[in-house]
Amino acid sequence: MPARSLTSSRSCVSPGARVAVLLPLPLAGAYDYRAGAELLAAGDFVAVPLGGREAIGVVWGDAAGEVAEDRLKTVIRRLPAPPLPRPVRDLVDWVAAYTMAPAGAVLKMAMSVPAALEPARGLVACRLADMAPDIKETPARRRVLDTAGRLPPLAPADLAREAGVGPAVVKGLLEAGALERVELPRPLDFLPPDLDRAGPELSPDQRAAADALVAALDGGFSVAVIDGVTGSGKTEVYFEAVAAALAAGRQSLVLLPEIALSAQWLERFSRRFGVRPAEWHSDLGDARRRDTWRAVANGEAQVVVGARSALFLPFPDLGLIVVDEEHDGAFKQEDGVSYHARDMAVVRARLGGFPAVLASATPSLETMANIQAGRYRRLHLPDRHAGAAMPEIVAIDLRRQPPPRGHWLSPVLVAALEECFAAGEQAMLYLNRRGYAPLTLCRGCGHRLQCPHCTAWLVEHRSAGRLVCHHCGHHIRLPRKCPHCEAEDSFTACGPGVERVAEEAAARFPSARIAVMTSDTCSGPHAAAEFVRKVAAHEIDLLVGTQIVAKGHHFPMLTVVGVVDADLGLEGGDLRAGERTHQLLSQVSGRAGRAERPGRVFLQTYQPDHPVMRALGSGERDGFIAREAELRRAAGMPPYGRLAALVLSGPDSAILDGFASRLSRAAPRLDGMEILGPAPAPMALLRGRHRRRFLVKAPRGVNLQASLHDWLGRVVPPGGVRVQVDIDPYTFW
DNA sequence: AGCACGCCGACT
DNA sequence: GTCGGCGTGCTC
Repeated sequence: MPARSLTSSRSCVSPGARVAVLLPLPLAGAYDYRAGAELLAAGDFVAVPLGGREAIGVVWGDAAGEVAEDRLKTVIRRLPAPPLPRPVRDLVDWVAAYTMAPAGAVLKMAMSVPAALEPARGLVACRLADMAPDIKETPARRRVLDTAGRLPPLAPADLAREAGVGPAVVKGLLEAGALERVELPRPLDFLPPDLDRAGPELSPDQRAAADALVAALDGGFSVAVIDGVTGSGKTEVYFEAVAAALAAGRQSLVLLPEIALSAQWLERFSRRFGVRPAEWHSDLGDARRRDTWRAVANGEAQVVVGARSALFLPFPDLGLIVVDEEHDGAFKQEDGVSYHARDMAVVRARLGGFPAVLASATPSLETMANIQAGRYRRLHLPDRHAGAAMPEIVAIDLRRQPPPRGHWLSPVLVAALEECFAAGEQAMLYLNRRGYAPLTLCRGCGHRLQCPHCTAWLVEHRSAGRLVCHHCGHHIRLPRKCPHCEAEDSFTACGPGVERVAEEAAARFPSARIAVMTSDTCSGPHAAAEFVRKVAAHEIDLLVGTQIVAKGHHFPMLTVVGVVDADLGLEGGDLRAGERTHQLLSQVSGRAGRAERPGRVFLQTYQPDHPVMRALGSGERDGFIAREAELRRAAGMPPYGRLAALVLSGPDSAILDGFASRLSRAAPRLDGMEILGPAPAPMALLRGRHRRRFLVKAPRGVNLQASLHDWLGRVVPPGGVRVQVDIDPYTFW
């Protein structure tokens, strides 16, 4: 192991001197304070006065000294928590500079659990008091005192249970002073992984990749990409790197796109290491979140698996980051600070001086470009593990084999499902549309039910008995009368959602056990795990679902996958539509036939000759990626050029447009920089706010952030107008 | 993010 | 005449 860059040499700030304190608020920068009586060092958590109240921040370093001495307030106290490690502070600064967000807004992500900064409280237990007072003896009290004398200190409820009495007896003895409370240290919540367990047998390809990752742990910062088809055993390969990092005494972080859906991943981890890893995602309860944050900060949690926000956890000694499914769009945060967790994971690794590992069956164009440029090392796993065959992928030309009117499943797909069920196997239908029907219109006048706050149709959710806006949550009951022509009961559902496909399947296969899996029916890790269990136990024959079913579950009896509308993701034709559709459909296809049973995948499409469908059908992924890359290169688009989106929003469209044109006139004229807009953003109205968008395109050499900063600094937005900057935008609404 | 200050409608 | 709505602005 090379010498670690320890955080020990923190420069100290003497009492009375100025310190810069960064607060987890969207302020322009750190504020200056006067150090109190305690010695402070960069990274320390401190309480400081702010306005009339007290705020918690982090000592960021030497004070800039611009604020007049008489305005300085004094640090109230240093909190008894481990300091925020240097690489995390560096990451906060780096992300702030890159995303053009205030550093405090980024720090907020690293301080998401303020309660964790207070000292951990031990468990309360009771034991016999040293000086027993005279109390009234009862048989129940006698039993409790005997038990307390015989056993080590127990929690009040446990003591009552052991003694066979009610909790009130123990409570009474505590109040009487016959028992006293003691604080016991908390038992370790996060057990160390068992490194003595033998890993699984690896194929020669897997072994070579694992060895390369393990060797990289000794070499400081590097990025490796595990490029392997679904089922090639990428997880087992990077588990070897996790094991090696642990053996070297360092922490590991694995990022997954949607941790809540990763019950099977957790199982694999437990099988390999004998314990559960620490988990970090939005569904954690407050207490668990606090304990996990602390366990990461004090090093007790050695492996964390988490969603993108885990990137900002206070690891004191991180030695490895893995980003699994690195191509997944869920890594891009769009609201608030807009960052891409995959890219920031690489930055975190560089700042910490350790390797990053990206894994995918369909690496992003960004990652492929980095491989080609020699920045990332590719580790290839070309074969499915244990000899399982790749599924056969068939495009169903809906122009030639259309479903009957008012139906959505082509006869070809219906026949395949029939065969599948007859053989006692399972199937999955994928459609990335929640609800029953995406559009409801009046047969009389053609009026379409639209959200009053957004540029979006209301989606019928028949199971919930209402129409819902998927952008703002606005919902209504289906109106009896058309609000436009006043015709009664004239509304008709247009197009399919998963509920409607499930209805059709139920009518066609009455004995099949069908389940619908979407974010509506499956919220949180427990519901997801339950779905997975039911499918694995073959309590379900047909799973109908949205994107949620595309994620890395594998079911040995699942042999047919039907993609109801393979063209859906190509609509709109944004920059990444082709790439994204290819990734998603590859991932869905990978659900079919993972054991010894060969799988079949059916893509229902009106464009069987589209490059995406051709690439999926032939399995020629690299050719497809090369072609997409060429298009991007020719257009100067990412990853070969830089892109930023500027979204202006406000409640008044006239004021907004006025500001947009002033901004447009102030636009910088730089070599090679191109500014498109202002145009109505694709969601021209969202949650009651009008939206206009600029797209800024620049060659890779241009300092995009500096130009944007300069530009935005020249025009002051009027009241109510907000400007959001999105560097490297992924979605375009 | 809070919390203050500040300017226009319905109440004692 | 006062209570209070939340719009704008500041916090070292």
